[in-house]
Amino acid sequence: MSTLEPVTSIPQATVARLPLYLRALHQVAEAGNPTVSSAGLAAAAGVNPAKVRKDLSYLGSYGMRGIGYDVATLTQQISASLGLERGWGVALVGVGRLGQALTNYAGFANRGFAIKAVFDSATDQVGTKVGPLTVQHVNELPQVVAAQKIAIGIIATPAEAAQDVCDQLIAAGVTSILNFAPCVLFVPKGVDLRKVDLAIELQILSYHEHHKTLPDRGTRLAPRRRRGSSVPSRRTRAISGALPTRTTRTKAVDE
Amino acid sequence: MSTLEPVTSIPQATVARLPLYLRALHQVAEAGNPTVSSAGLAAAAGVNPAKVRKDLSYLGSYGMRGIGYDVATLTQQISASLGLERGWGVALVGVGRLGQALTNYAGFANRGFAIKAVFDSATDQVGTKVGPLTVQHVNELPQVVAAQKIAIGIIATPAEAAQDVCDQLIAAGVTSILNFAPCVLFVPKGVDLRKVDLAIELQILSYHEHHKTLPDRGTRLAPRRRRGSSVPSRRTRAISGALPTRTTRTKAVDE
DNA sequence: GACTGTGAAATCGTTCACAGCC
DNA sequence: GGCTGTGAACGATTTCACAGTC
Repeated sequence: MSTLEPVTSIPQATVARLPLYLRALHQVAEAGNPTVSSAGLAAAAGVNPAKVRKDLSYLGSYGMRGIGYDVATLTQQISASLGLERGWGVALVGVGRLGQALTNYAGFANRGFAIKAVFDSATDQVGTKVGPLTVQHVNELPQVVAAQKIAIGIIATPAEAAQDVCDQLIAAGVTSILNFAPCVLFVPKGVDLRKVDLAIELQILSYHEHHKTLPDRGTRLAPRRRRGSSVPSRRTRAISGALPTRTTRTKAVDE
Repeated sequence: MSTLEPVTSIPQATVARLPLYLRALHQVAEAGNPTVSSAGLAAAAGVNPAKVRKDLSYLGSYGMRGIGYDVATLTQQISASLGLERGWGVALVGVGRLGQALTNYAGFANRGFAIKAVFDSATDQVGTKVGPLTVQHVNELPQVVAAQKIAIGIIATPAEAAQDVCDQLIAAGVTSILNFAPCVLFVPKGVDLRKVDLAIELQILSYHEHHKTLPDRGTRLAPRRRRGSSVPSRRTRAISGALPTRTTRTKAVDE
């Protein structure tokens, strides 16, 4: 494993961007470049170069002044930091349409996540196949999670069932959960929870769209002043402000 | 320094939480309560009460001291702020498994989003049905978007196709885009872009999971110190913290 | 007494700007 | 000259704490 890493705790915001850099690095690697500058990575990841440098410096990074970063080294450093090289087993509960789509999502597998088992509580679902996996009843969770050493669970059930399923996952030994059900879940300390709410994203878009066509009244968009620095492009950022991102995607053109 | 800006706008972080409150309010309403306190809402939304109050104060909201917020009024205030009551038409491109799941996702419809048309470029998909909708060829985008006054697009294609589709959506007149493809997209000014990357969320969990099993070292995550008020507890919220955020892009570079 | 609204403080995150290395 | 690493400035967000209202 990675030996002497300066584990001075990486800021959350940076952690959330590491997967982005990883994706960008794959792109760069495919283009055949052995090294990449912070500006190059920034362009590929859609962030600003200073941020890239600061983020990478938290990893105790290996950039070379005058040159940039070695693509292979950096890729492996970030992977190590994220804990991706050890390959995680994942259990998914709820094989509705979303659950099925997630089970077959290629982006998981090629980042080191293997969906090892899928569950549902509907007896008419149990026994059917989703991809190569046979749907099992949620009651089987404890055995399967233990047997396969699964640490991560994905909840893709309706909101009503989610807390129950969540509790069962935790009881079975899962310690990280990704929730797609549109509800708040409570978990004990030591369990990590993240959520993706599809409708929330649309509502945020709605806000901006609404205020785009409403130039005045009530809450208005403040005109933004962009500083000089970069941005020679013809396409530029949307809306305004800075750019971090909390919930999002991965993967690039690799494979 | 900035000039004199009419900063009456709601902070991004707050906008991102409004949908959460909306969801919480529906829960509260269902429980039959006519009013709710900031603490009650906070518990239902999984955030802290002070944040709720601050957020709601940006709406110029009408809470009642000693009482709390009127559920119906607040619901309608937030909906109005988000622009939800006007009902948005949405076009979705890419009817793979994810696209199909999204098309049928109930959470959209009951927040005022109607998927009006679905598109794909695969000719063997065109003409098939997804729910009540017939898949159309992407070439039809301009006509359909114009005819149905669609302002929001969802991209659920593979990464390779996403920028192209994005450009076509914009050319057709769409001004807000939600991207599920695992890649960075560039959009012109005035177009709002948000993204959801399923695998990125898993990688963030991986980071925490990884560092959970490697505790040691003095420099650990500071155990968060809660002062007073908080959620019921025993179960506390996990990592969580903030939510999704902005989306942006700069620079156009490689293709 | 219960609860909101909000300045002010604390914290977190981003960007600048420049010294130092290749 | 090109580029990283990072202190320091800045900006945004969260939280505190309390005055004010019902």
